[in-house]
This record gives sequence, structure tokens and C-alpha cells, in this order.
Amino acid sequence: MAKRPEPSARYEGRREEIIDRAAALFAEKGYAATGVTELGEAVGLGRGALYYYISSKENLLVAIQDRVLGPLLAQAGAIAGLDAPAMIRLRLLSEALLSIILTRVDHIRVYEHDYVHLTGDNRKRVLDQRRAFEQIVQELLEKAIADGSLRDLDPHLAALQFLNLHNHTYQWARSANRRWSVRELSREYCRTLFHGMGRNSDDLAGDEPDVEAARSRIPR
Amino acid sequence: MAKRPEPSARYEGRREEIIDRAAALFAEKGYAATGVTELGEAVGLGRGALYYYISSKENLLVAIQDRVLGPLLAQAGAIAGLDAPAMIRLRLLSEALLSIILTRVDHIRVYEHDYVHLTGDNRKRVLDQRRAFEQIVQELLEKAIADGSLRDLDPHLAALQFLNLHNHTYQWARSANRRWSVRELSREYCRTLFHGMGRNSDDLAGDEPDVEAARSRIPR
Amino acid sequence: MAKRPEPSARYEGRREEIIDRAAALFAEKGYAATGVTELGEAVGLGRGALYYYISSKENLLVAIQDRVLGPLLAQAGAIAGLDAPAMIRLRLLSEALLSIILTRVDHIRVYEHDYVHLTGDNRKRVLDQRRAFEQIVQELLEKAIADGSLRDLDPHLAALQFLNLHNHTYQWARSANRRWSVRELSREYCRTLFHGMGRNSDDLAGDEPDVEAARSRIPR
Amino acid sequence: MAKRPEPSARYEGRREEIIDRAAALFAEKGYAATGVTELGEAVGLGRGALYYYISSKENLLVAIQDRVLGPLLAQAGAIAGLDAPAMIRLRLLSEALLSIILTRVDHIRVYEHDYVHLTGDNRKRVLDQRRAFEQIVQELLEKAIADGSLRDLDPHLAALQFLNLHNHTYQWARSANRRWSVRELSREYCRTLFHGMGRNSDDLAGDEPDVEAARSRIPR
DNA sequence: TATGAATGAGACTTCATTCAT
DNA sequence: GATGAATGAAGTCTCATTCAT
Repeated sequence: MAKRPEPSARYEGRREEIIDRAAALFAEKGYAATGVTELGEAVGLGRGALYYYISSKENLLVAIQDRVLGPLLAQAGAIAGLDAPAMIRLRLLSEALLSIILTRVDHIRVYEHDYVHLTGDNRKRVLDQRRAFEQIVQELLEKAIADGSLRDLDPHLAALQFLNLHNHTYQWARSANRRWSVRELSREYCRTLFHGMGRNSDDLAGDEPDVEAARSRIPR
Repeated sequence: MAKRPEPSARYEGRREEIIDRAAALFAEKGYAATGVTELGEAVGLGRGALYYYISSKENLLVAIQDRVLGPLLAQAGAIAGLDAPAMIRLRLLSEALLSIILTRVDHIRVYEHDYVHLTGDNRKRVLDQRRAFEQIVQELLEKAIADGSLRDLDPHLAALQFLNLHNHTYQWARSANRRWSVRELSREYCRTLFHGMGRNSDDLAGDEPDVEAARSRIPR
Repeated sequence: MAKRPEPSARYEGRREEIIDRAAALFAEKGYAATGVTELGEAVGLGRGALYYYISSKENLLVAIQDRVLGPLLAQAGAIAGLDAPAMIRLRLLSEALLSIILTRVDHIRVYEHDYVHLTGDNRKRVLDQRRAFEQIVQELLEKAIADGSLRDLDPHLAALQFLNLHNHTYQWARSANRRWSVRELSREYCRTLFHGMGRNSDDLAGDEPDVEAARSRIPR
Repeated sequence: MAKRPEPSARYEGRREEIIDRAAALFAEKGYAATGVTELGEAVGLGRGALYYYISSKENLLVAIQDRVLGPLLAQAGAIAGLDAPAMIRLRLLSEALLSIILTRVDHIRVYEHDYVHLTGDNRKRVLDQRRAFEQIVQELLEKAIADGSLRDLDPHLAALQFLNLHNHTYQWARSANRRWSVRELSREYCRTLFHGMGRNSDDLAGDEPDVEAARSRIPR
């Protein structure tokens, strides 16, 4: 007699709820510092019952990472595949990324901080997916450079800036959400990046003498 | 007659060494997941002897935070006080910040991730110092906006972008250190930010129709 | 659906057993000198399992104090409320007190020695209850003085003597139990106290000259 | 070359001071719960230096016990050897005992509570001395019974009551000291004991019916 | 599905003591 | 006489997990 032939909707619903709660707790206190008992209390389940749903603590972490990486890769793939100029696709990619960051702040914080606690295959799989996403970003930037929309800069450096600007938003997300919509903020980020990495942005060489002079005057 | 007039150089030296090692371990596995036994082994000390130097685990975390915030605030204060154009001071501030990030990667990772584990006064003090630094950044950006060097954007949003771009570098620091010097990277960041937030960067409104069209074609 | 509606009889039974064992160990070696590992071994439980029942070491101390103070206050209250002469009620109170002392020697030793290790509210609550009991004793003695059964002495001093005589019995309880029944010993104590503090007990002033003379001859 | 041929007066003075401080700390928190570091701080000495004076923690406990038992046995011996009626000698013994209790409250508390932490020979020696003192008390009581000053009661029971009444005073000593002098309190105790155990103190048999009746009415 | 009980390792911290200097 | 440094055991408590019921 097979056990759990297909996980009932009830089971799945309860499990989703638990993952939600786990993401909130992990985000608040960190994965390592959050107890499984604590989680049990938060969802109103004893430890035994909890394990029926989660099978292990690390498993929860995997689920949270998947909830970020799944949609992210799906959307990034869809956007990259569009028949549209690279700059337009980058705009859409920015929106997609920022949308996930701002609507799932808890998940993102866990995603950014706690992947180090994954072990073995889990870790490898998640890191591969991370890199895959970053690759998509970099490839679109390469296209934008190739078609002349951006100046001729190291595409890796370009990707790094794109990702820094977006990803670090999770540290301010609560207040950011209060002030700006995803589209507004994304457009602002892109405005900075596209002009900053655009053809008309010179390399600040003209300031160098002044910078050097000021630098020498910094009291230590 | 005085009790421990100044904690002998030998003591201080050993303590610094331990904090170094702690920063490395905390960066790698997270503060909460790093055991004090583990740290003892890494530094060749039994638990008893270790506590002679550290007095508590949280104390180590405080020391690491101080090593970041101390220099950061000192340098930021010195730079902000210079008699030089805001844009020049922002360049120097960028350099100072990035220098700390790239030379103390471990510390920065702990600084970014683990301040949540501080308790009571320690927590308050560190958060206050963080805000003080961010305030300095924002004020310089306000001056740059006021003197027309940057376009008229929300200074808080400007500071957020400045900090995102720099701070998130810790996630790639190892490879970044191999490719670029601090000055190179800082100049590249500033180039992006200054032009991206400069007077000639329009708001991408012209792309909106194309963006909208492409967005509607994303398969879900 | 309710969480732990009443902690199963099995749980309570095991817990009572653990408290018993703890009282024995604390009495023998002192609360502070008794390890929780030691207690675990004495009761055949690992540290983890033990904490499932006790939640904290101080908690055990509280339970032991309650086992003394609960019955003590209940019986003292019932006796004080009786419609009977003060001297009769004092006899019954003596019996009740001595009965608890002699049947729960371990508990009493812990009660007398280790309340200093209680912290915060636990401490306050226990001390309040102690004082409440002593108050009942003193009030009955006041009544006995008022109705002329005892001579007119300071009721506080009377209570002090009553309590000294009874409470200190724990130091000899093991051998006392072998020789006398509770009723016998209680009656002996009351005989001493009632006659000693009775109307016919003069103040020994007649002996003073002899005492003074002998005192001066003590070699030092 | 002999080390420390005779402990200098300076050494002895410092050591006495340390024992004083130790008695105070042990009385307050208990022997087991008082750290040797704590003691060092209280007397302004590092751990190393402290051990120069105390040689071990248990040694301190021995010293404290000796400070109680030494004078106690010396005085009790001297008093017992006097050529005076037993009752007079008991009065003086009461005074001597109470004097030590009330002037060295800290020491007595340690004496009463912490002898259990003595090990090996230390323990044996202290317990022997305790019993020796109690023996002196009992023998004097036997004499008082023999000469007809006290009624014919079990001398062990008499000694038990004598000691209970006096020894337990340490639990209230602070407030007792504020209200009564040693002589006053001693005389009061003796008044109680001598009349209570005197020839005219009947055995309360007359009250038995009333006691029995009241006992049956105690609500449970 | 869920509970209650248990495990055993490991968490952080303090202990009394020693000894070279 | 005293310090600073170290040891190793033991302190209390929490951990993730399992399994019979």
C-alpha cells in the first residue's frame, strides 16, 4: 500500500503555509538561529507533526531558495527569449528581479544570507541556478554593448553593477516599498545604469587632479 | 598597583589574532552556526583560555563591527570635512568605503549579515553608527544636487543607489580583488553613478511604449 | 485540538518523581553543587529528556519550595480559622509544621538553605509566602497572650522561639524520626514553649548574682 | 632554605582579611555558588595572588569552620569546667553560644549550611568537633536533670531543644541584633527552656481531648 | 495526521587550579 | 608577592531529529 500516492491539496496547502512562516522567521533571526521548535509554535504544530510536513530543516531552506530561483529563472528565460532590443529586455529583467525582491523580502533575505547552510547537492544545485541567472544578465548586457546601446565596458563588470544595484535593495526593502512602486524603482535603477554605462559617460579622468589634491589633504 | 593598567601588548596581539580568525569563520559559516569550540580549535586554544581573551561570543561580534565602523566613520568624517567640491568628496568617500570592503571582506560579510545577532545596547550602538554613516553619504549627495552636479533627484534614493552599488560588492569581492584595484573599481562605480544621476540622464520615458509592448508578450 | 489540555498523568508522574529525586540530591549536596547531569543520571534520563520535564533547574527549586509552602499555608490557614482556643490551635499548628518537617526532610533542608538561589519573581513569591506563614504563627501567639494563656512577652520574640524550636529540627530529623513520632515530639516542644512562656515562668533574675560571679571566673 | 619559616604578620593579616571577605560572600550566596574569581575581586587580588594566601577554596571553608568551632569549644570547655551549678553553667553556655552566633552571623550561616562541602579528613574533623560541642551541652543538661533542676526528660531531647532554639537564630540574626542584646536574648531563651523543662511543667495531657476534638474539625 | 517522549550531540560559559615569569 | 596565561572538566541549556503510539 503506497504511502501518500499524491500529496493531498490539504497537505500541500499546509506545507506552503509552513514555508511562508519559515521564511519570515529565517529572515528575522537567520536560518541557524531559528529553532525548529520555534517554527512549530509559530504554525501551531508539535515537533512530530511538523516533521511530517518538512522532513528536515534544510529541506525548508531548499524550498525557500526554489521559490526565489524558480520564478526568477522562468521569467528571466522568458524575457531573454523575447524578440526585442537588449535594452528593452534589460528593463523587463530589472522589473522582474526587483518585483521578486520587493514582494518576497523575507525569501530574498534568506536567499542572500543562508545559502551557505545548504550542503551537498542542494548547495551545488542552488549555486548553479544562481550563476545561470547571472549569466542571463551578463549576456543581455553583452548584447547591449554589441549593439552600441552601452559603451564598451567589461560585461562582467556591467553585470556586477546591475546585480549590486538591484540585489542589495533587500536591505531597505521595507521602507522602499512604502515609497516607490516596483516600476518606479526599476526605472530609476535603469536610468542610472543605462546613462551611467551609456556612450556619453566619460571616465572622470578630468577630475583626477582635483581628486588627487583632495586625497592628499585627508587628515589621518 | 593599578589593575591591568593597559592590557599587555601580548594580550592585545593575541586578541586581535582571535578576532581575525573569528571574522573569517563567521564570514564562512555565519555567526550563529560557528561554535566557540570551533574557533578555539582554529586558533589553538582551549575553551577556557579562549574566554580569557574574548569574554563572550557576542563581544567578538561587536569587535568585528567596530573594526568596520570605526575606520569607516573616521574616514567619512575626515572626508566630509574637506574643503572640496561635493563630487570630489563623493569620489573619495567611494574609495574609502570600497577600500574597507575589499580589504576586509570577511568583516564586511559579518557586518552585513550578523548585526541582527547583537542584543541590547550593542545592537543600538551599531545601528546608530550605521545610520550615521549613511547620513554622511546622503548629505554629500544633497550638496552635489544643490550645486547642480547631479540632477534633482530624491537624495534618499540617490544614497540608496550609492550604497547598494558599493556595499553589495562583498558578494563578489574575492573575484573582484583579482581583477580590479580599489581605485579602478571605485572610479567605475562613480562613473556609473555620476553620469547615471547626472543632469543629462533623461528618464527613459521614450522607451515606455516599447517596454510596454514587450512586457505584454512575455509568456507566463 | 487544545494544546496539552492537561499534561498527561504519565508526564506528571514522571515529573513528580524527578522532583523527589532532585530534593534528595539538593538536600545532600546543595542546590548549587548538584549538577543537572547528575540528576539526569539519578533518574535515568539524558540531559535532553530531563529538560523536557523540568524546563530549568531553578524551576525544580521552585517546585520544591511550593511543595513545602503549599501544604504549610493551606494547613496553617485551616487551623487558624478553627473555632478553638489559641493554645489548642497552636498545638495543631505545631503538629502540622513538624509533620511536614519530619516527613519531607529533604524538602525542608532545601527550603531552609537554598531559597537564596531563587531569582526575580520566584524569590519574591517564596519570601512572601514564608512571611505569611510566620505571620499566622505570630498572630496565634498574640491571641494566646491576650487571653492570658501566655505571659505578656513580645509576640515577635515568641514567634521566633516557636519557629526556631520547630524549624531547626531538620538538622536532626533522621535520628529524630527513629525515636519519636510527630505527635510526641510536637507535644514535647509545646510543653517546653507553653510552660516556658507561661504565666508562672519568672525571669531568672534571682540567678543573676550567681551567673555574674561564675562569668567572672571563666578562664580565657 | 626553608620557605616561609614563619608566616609574616603581614601575610597573616592579609589572610584573615580574605577569610572575612570569604565568609561574607559564602554567607550571601553559598559556598558552591561563590567563585574564587569573585572573591579575588572582592579583596582586590588576582587569582594567582589569591592562591598564595588561600592554597585552596576548601581551605577557606575549613578556616571559617575553625573560627566558629575553635572559640566555641574553648569557651564551652572552660564553662563546663567551672565549679558552679549546672543551671548556671548552662546560662553561661547559652550566652557564649549566642554571642558567637550574633557577632559572627556570616560565619555561622556558612557553618550551618556548607560543612557538607568539606571532604575527607576536613569533614571528619569538623563533624567530630560539632559532636563534641553538642556532647558538652547534653552533659550539662544531664547534670541539671540529676540535681533536680530540670524534670526527668530524655537528655538528648533536652539538648536538641537547647540547640534548636539557639542555633536557628542565625536565620533572623540581622533583625535580632537590632532589637536585643546577646544577654537579653540568651536570658529569654533560658527562661523558656528552664521553665519549659522545669519540674512544674506538666505534659499537657489535660488538653488532649480538646486538641483531639479540634483536630477532627480541620477542613482538608 | 499528530503527539509525546526521548536521544545525544553540541551550544555558550564558568569553574578551581597551576605555573612560568 | 603577584601577574597573566592556560587547562580541562564541568556548568546549564537547546538543538535537530526519530519513533512508538
